[in-house]
Amino acid sequence: MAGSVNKVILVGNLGIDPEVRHTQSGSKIVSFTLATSDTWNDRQSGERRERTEWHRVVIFNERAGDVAERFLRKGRKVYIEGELRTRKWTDQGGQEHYTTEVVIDRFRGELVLIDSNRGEGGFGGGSSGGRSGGSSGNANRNAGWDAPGGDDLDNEIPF
Amino acid sequence: MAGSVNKVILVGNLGIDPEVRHTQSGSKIVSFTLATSDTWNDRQSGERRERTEWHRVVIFNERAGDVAERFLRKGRKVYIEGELRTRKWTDQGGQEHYTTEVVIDRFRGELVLIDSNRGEGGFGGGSSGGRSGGSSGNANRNAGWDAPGGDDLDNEIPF
Amino acid sequence: MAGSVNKVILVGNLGIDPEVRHTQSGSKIVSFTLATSDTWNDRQSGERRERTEWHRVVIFNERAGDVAERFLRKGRKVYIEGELRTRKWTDQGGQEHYTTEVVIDRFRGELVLIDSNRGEGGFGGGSSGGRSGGSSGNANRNAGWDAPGGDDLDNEIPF
Amino acid sequence: MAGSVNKVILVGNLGIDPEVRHTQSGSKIVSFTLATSDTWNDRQSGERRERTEWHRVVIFNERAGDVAERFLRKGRKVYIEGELRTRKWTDQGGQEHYTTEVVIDRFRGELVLIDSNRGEGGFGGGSSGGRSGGSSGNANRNAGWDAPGGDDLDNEIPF
DNA sequence: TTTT
DNA sequence: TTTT
Repeated sequence: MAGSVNKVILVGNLGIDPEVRHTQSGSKIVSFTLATSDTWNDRQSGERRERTEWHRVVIFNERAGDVAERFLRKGRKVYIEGELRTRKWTDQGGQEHYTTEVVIDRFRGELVLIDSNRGEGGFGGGSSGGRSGGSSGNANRNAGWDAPGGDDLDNEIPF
Repeated sequence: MAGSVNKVILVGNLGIDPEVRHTQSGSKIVSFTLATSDTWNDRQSGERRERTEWHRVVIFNERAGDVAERFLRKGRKVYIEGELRTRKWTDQGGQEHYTTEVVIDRFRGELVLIDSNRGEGGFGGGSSGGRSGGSSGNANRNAGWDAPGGDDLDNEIPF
Repeated sequence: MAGSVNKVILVGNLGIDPEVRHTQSGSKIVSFTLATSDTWNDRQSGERRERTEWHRVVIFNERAGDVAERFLRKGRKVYIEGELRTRKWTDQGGQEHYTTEVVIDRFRGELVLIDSNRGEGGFGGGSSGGRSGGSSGNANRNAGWDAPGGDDLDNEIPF
Repeated sequence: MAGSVNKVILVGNLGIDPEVRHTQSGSKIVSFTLATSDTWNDRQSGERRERTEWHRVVIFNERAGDVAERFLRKGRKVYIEGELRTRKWTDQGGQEHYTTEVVIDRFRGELVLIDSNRGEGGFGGGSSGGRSGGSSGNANRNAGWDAPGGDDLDNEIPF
C-alpha cells in the first residue's frame, strides 16, 4: 500500500548451471549466479579497468523456472527482471548473515533468453522454444499452476 | 524465438481524468495522457530550459484499469510500466497515421499510485484501495477475469 | 523540475544498418529501427500468435553513436535505454504527423551490444571493443566532446 | 567485452536522514536506507500480507549527492536508479560479511524527488532546487567535478 | 492537458 | 528505520 517500486534489470551470463530444488509443498525453485561486468578507463593511470559483479538469482515462478531449467546453462546470456530481496540466515557458528537476491516470483519478474545459440547440448527447444519472457514473468495463465503452500514459499527454502 | 524486451517506465502527471470505455466483448479499457518533463541549463544561453513530453497510456488489464478509474485523476502522479505499441489508423480524409502508446495489458505492465494525497474527491480508497502495483500488473489472480474476445482486444478499440 | 521519469528499455534486433547524418553544427546523429516481438498462445484458438513491434531509435550522444556506427548492423541484437520523444512534422501534402522515437542524448541513455558475434564484417572490435555501455550513455568524460550548437540539436534534424 | 546490464529502479521512502561523509580525497558520499513494500492477499488465509524490503543506497555522484543532502529527509519518497554492488567487509570478530548496495556513481544512476512537499524544514530549494534527475545521474557537465582519487573511490569508504 |  |  506504499506506492513503491522494487525492480532489478540484469543482462549477464550465468556463472553456473541452474540449480533446481523443490519445497516441501512441491514448488520448484531454480537459482543461479549471474555475472555483469563494467569496464572503464581509470582517470589517473589511464588503464583499462574492469569490475565484475555477481548476482544471485532465485526463481519461484514455475514457468520461468521451467525455462531456466531447460534452456539456461553456465555461460549463457540472459535478461532477468526481478525484485531485490534480502534474507537473514545464521551460519553454523551462530553468526548472522544477510544475503541479497534478485527474485522472480509468481507475481512479478521476467526471464528472457538472449543467446540465440541455445540448444548446444541437444536439449532442443528449436524454433518452438521461443521467447521465455512471454511465458514466464507474471503470466499465470493456467489456473492453479503453483503448488499449495503458496505465500510462505520463501520460508520453506533451505538455502 | 525473439529474445526481446519492450519496456517503458514513466513517472508523470495525468493531463486528463482517465477515460473509460468498453469493447464489444465487455472488457474495460482505460486511457489517459501522462506528462513527463525535463529541465536543463542551455549551454549557450545559460538559460533554464524545459521540455514536456506527453504520453498516451492505454490499460487493457482489468485490475490496473480499475485502480486507474478509481484513484487516478487529472494532475495525479503515477508510476507506469508498460510496453510500446504503435498502431495505424486512418483519418476522415483517408490519411494514414501512426500513434505510439504505452500499453498495460493482461500479460505485462504495472501501475503504482505515487501521490499520497489520493482521495481528495472523497471517492475513498481507504485501506482497501491500497497499492495498485500488487493487484495490477500481471496478476490475473482471479480466474477468467478478462472477457471473451481476448487476444484481439486491440482490434476492437475505437479510438 | 517535475519529478518525472521517462525511460524506455529495449532488447531487440536492428531492422536496418544504422544511418549516420550530421547536423549543421557537426554533431553526429545515428538512427535505426529496432524490432521487438512478442509471442503468446491465443486463448480461443489455442494458436501461437506473434506481434512484432518496430521502434525508431535516434542517438544524439556521440559516444553511443560511434559504437552504433562501428558495431551495429542489420540483424544485430542490442540493449537500448533511452527516453520517449514525440515530434511533429508535416508531409509534402501539408498533413501533420507525429512520430515517437526512443532517444539517447548526451544526458541520458545507453547502448549495450548483446551479440557476442560482432565483427562479422571484419571491422574488428576484438577484445578491445568491449562493452559499449560504459563508454556511451552519459559518460561525457572527455571534455567538450559534443559540438557547438548544443542544446538545440534537435531542431537541426532533417528527418 | 561484457555486454551486460546492471540496473536497479526503486521508488520508496527514506528510513533515515541522508548520511554524508567524505573520502580522504574530498569526495562526498551520501547514503541512506530506502523502504519499498509489497502487499498481497494470502491465498490460503485470505489475509492481507505485507513485506517491507530495506535497501541501502549509496551515492558517489556529487550532484545527486548534493540533491540528496539538500532535499531528502527521513520519510521522503524518491525514485532511485542505480546499480547493484556487493562489497565484502570484516567485522571486529574477524567474520567476513557481504553487503549489497544500490549505487549511484559518477557514470550512472539517477535520483528524482517524487514528493511534491519538499521544503518542509524551510531549507528552501525554491525554483532553483528543481528536479534532481537532470542534474544528477550522469551529467558531469561541469568539468572536473569529482575529486582526485577518482576511480578507487570505493576503496576509501569506511562504512 | 500535467507538474514544479 | 519508511510509507499507506
